[in-house]
Amino acid sequence: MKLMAIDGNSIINRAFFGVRMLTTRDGTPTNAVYGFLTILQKLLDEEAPDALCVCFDRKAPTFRHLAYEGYKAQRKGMPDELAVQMPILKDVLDAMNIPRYELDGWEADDLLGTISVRDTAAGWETVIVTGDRDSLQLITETARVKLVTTRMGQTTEKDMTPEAFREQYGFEPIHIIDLKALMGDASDNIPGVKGIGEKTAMDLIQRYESIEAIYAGLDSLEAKPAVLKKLAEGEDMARLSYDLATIRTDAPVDFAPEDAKRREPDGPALYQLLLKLEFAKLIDKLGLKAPQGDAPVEQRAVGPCIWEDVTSPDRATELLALWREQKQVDLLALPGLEAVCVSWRQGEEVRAAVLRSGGWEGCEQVLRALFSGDIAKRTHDLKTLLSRLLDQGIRGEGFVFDTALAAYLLAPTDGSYDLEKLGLTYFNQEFPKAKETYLAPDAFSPLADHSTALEALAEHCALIGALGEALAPRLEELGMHKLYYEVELPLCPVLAEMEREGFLVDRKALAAFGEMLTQGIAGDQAQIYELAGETFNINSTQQLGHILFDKLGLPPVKKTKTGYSTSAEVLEKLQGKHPIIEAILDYRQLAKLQSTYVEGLTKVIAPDGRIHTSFQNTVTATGRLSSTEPNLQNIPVRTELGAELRKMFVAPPGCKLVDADYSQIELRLLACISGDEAMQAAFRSGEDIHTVTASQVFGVPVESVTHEMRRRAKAVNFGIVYGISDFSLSQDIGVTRAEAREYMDKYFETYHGVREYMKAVVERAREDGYVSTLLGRRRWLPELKSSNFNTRSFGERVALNMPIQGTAADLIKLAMIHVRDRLRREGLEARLVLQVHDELIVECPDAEVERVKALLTQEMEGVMDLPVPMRADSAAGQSWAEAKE
DNA sequence: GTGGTCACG
DNA sequence: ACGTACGTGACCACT
Repeated sequence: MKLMAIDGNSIINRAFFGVRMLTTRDGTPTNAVYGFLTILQKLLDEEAPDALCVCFDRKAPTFRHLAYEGYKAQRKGMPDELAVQMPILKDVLDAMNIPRYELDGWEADDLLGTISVRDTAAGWETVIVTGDRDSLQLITETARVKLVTTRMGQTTEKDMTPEAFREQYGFEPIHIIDLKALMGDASDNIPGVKGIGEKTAMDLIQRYESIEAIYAGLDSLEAKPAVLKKLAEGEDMARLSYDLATIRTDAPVDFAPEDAKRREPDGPALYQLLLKLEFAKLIDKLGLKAPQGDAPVEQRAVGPCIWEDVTSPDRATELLALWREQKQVDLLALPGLEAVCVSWRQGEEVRAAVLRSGGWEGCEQVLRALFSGDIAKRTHDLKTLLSRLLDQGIRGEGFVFDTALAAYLLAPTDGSYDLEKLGLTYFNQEFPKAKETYLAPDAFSPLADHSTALEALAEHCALIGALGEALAPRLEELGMHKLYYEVELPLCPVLAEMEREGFLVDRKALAAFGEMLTQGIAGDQAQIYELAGETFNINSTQQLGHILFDKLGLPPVKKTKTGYSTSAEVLEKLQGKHPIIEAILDYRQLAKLQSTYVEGLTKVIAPDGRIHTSFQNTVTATGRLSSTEPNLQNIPVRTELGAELRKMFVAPPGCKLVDADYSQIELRLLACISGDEAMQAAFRSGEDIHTVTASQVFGVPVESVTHEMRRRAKAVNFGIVYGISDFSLSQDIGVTRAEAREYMDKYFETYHGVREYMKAVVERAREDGYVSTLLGRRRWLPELKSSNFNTRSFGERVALNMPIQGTAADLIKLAMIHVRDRLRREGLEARLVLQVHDELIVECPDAEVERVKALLTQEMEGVMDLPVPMRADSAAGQSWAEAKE
C-alpha cells in the first residue's frame, strides 16, 4: 500500500509563484489553487497512491526557533493574494474528500515526519510531496521525497530515494540535518556556523558524516586552520542549528494510514466550488456534472439545438411569421452575410434555421424582412453587424440586445468577448471555436461539407439566447441597465453609420506631402551616416544605440530591458552634445509621418476616395471608443509638420467640415465629481482654468500669471487626473522633486475637495472592488488588493482616473446619439464622420454649417445637467485643419 | 509574438 | 525602499 502525503504550504507556495496571476471575474485570486490542483492531478496520475493526505502549517515557521535568541523573523508573511487562497484550497480539498492535517503550534513538515514514521510502522510505502529540501531528512528505504519545482506553469518533480540522495549529496539523508547545522538556512532562519558556507559544509559532512563526529575529533580534523577556528567558535550555534533543522516525528496528530485511503469526491460540492473559481476546464477534466435541480441561471447548461438549412421561399415565409410572434429571436450572421442563423425557443426545445444568401430565389427579401423592426432580435457584436448590413444597403433594425456589448460592460478589462469564450465564462461549457468552424477560411468552399460549420453557427446562435437570459439581469443588478439600453446599444447604429460614411481624403495632397517627406528622410539619412561614419539601420534601436553610446561615446541616459533607450526623451537630453542627435530626431519625426500616416493612410483609402475606420466599442477599460484600420484618433496635431496631415482630411466641394470639441471636459468633470467648490467656482467664472489654478497655487493675481506659471499649473491639473506622483510631475515640467511636491501641496490647499475626493475614491474602491462613472459604468480593480506595491499603486491611480475619463466617455457617447437623432429629425444632410474622445467631426453641405455648429454645441453642452457647465467650441472649414481653427 | 517608439485625447 | 501619470493603435526590428 502506498500513501502520498503533501506539504500543503510548500506546494501552494510553489504554485502561487509559478503560475501567472489568475482571478475570477470578481477579482478573487485563484492562481495558487489552480496550480495546486494541476500538480495534484499530475501526481495522482503518476503515482496512483492508495491513500492521500495534505498537511498544513499552523504557526509561523520561525516559531520553532524561539530557543535561538538572536532570531528575527526574516520570512515575510505570505502575500495577501496567496493568503486568501488558503481557505479556498482547504474547501476544495474537503470537497474532494482528501483528509488534511494541521495542528496548532506545528509545522507541516513535522506532521509529514510523524505521518511518515507511522506509515512505515504500518508497513506502507510513503511518498512525501514538497518543494522544501529540509524534508529530505525523512527519506528512508520505504519513504521517498518527491521534490516539486514549478516554473512558468510547468511542473517538474524529482524523486529522491536514498540512492538518488546519496548520489547527489554523497552522504546519508539523515545527515542533511548536520549539513544545515553547519551551513544554516536563511529562508528557515537557521543560523548555522558563522563563516561556513555550502561548499565547506558539504565537504565536511561528506568526510565526517555528522557534527557529532566533527566535534568529537575536532583536534584531528583535516581542515584549513581558518575553518577549524570557525567550527570551534561556532559549536553552540551548530548544536542549536541541529535542533532547529530536525523535523519532529512525534506530533500528536490523529492519523492512521487507513484514514487517508482515497475516497470519491463530493461531486456537487466540488462542482459548485470549481464553478465559483471559474475552473471550467478542470470541471470537464474531472468529468463533473452540474448538480440536478433548480440551479441558478449561470449554472444552467445551454441545451442542444435542432437546426435546419432553409432552402425554400415557402419555409422561409413560414419562419418569418413564426419569428414575428416571438418575444425575440437570436441572430448570428457570417461576416459577408453568406449565411444568417436565427434561433428561438419552441417549447422546451431550441430551434435554429440557417438562411444562405443566393441559396434560393427571394432570399434577399426574406433577409430584409428579418432585419426590419418587425422582428425583435438579440445578436453578438451589433455594431459590426450593422456596419456590414449598411455595406449591403440594409439598415438593420429591431435589435434589442448585444451579448458582446453586455459582456464588455460587465467585465471591461477582459479583452475579448468571443462567443465560445463567453460560453466558457458564463456556463462552463465548451463550444466549437468560430475560427475553426464557420469562420475557417475554407469552411464554405464548394467542396467542403458545410454541416459542421452550420451546426457550430447554430450552436453559437443558441448561445446568444442563453447569454441574453443570463447577462440582462446581471446588467440590471449592477445598475448598468440605463447605460446599456440608452447609451451603448443605441450608439451601435451611430457608429456603423460613421464607419460607412468615412472621411474624405485628398489623395493627391497626401502623395505630395509624402514626396516632401521622402526628400527630407533621404537628407537626414545621408547626414546621419556621415556623422556616424558608417551606414546602419536607423530604425533599429539596437543598432542606433550601438552607434550613439558605444561608437560615439555619448552618455546613455536611460536603459530598457533589452539595452540602451533611444527614446525622444533621451535624445532630447543629449541634444547639443553631438550634431547627429538633431538629425536623428528629425529623421524619426519624418519617418513616423511617412510610414504610419502617409503610407498607412494611403493604403486604406477606399474606392470612394474615403477612409472608413472601424470603431471598437468593446475594447477600452474606461468606456472610450477606439479606432482601428486605420486609427483616425491619433492623427498628428501637436507639431506643425504633423498637423499638415489634417489638411488632407477634407470635405467634398460644396460641403464643409464642422468640428466641435469639449473644452477641459475631464477637469470640469473632476470639479463635478469631487464637489470641490473652489474648482467649480473657477469654471463658472469662465476664466482659463490653468491660469486660475496658477494664480491660486502661486499666490498671484490672475493678470500676473506668467506663461511658465500657467504651463506648470496645467501640468499639475493633468497630473491630478492621472493620479499624480511628485516624481512624474517633476519629470514632466522639469523642476526638482521637492518643487513638484510643493506645487501639489499648494494645489491641494487650494482644491481640498479634490484631495478629499482622491482619498475617498480609492478607499471606496478598495471596499467595493470597483470604481464607476456617473452613468454607472464599472471597472473592477483587483489590483487594489495586491501585495505588490507597484500593482497596488497602479490600481489606485486607475481608481482616480477611470471615473473621470469614463464619465467623459459616457457623455460624448450620449451626445453622439442625440446629435445623430437631431440631424436626422431635422432632415439635415449633415453626417457624423469621426469621434476623437472629446471631439466630434461632421461633414455637411455649406448651407447647413451654421445650424450644425449650433446643434453640435447645444447637444454636447446640454447632454447632462451638472454643477459645472460643459463647454464645447465648434468651427467649420474645408479641411480638418481649418475646422479645428 | 514581444518590445521599443511615438502618434493622439 | 519601492518606481514612477490615465487611456489607446500602428509600425518597425528582432526572436
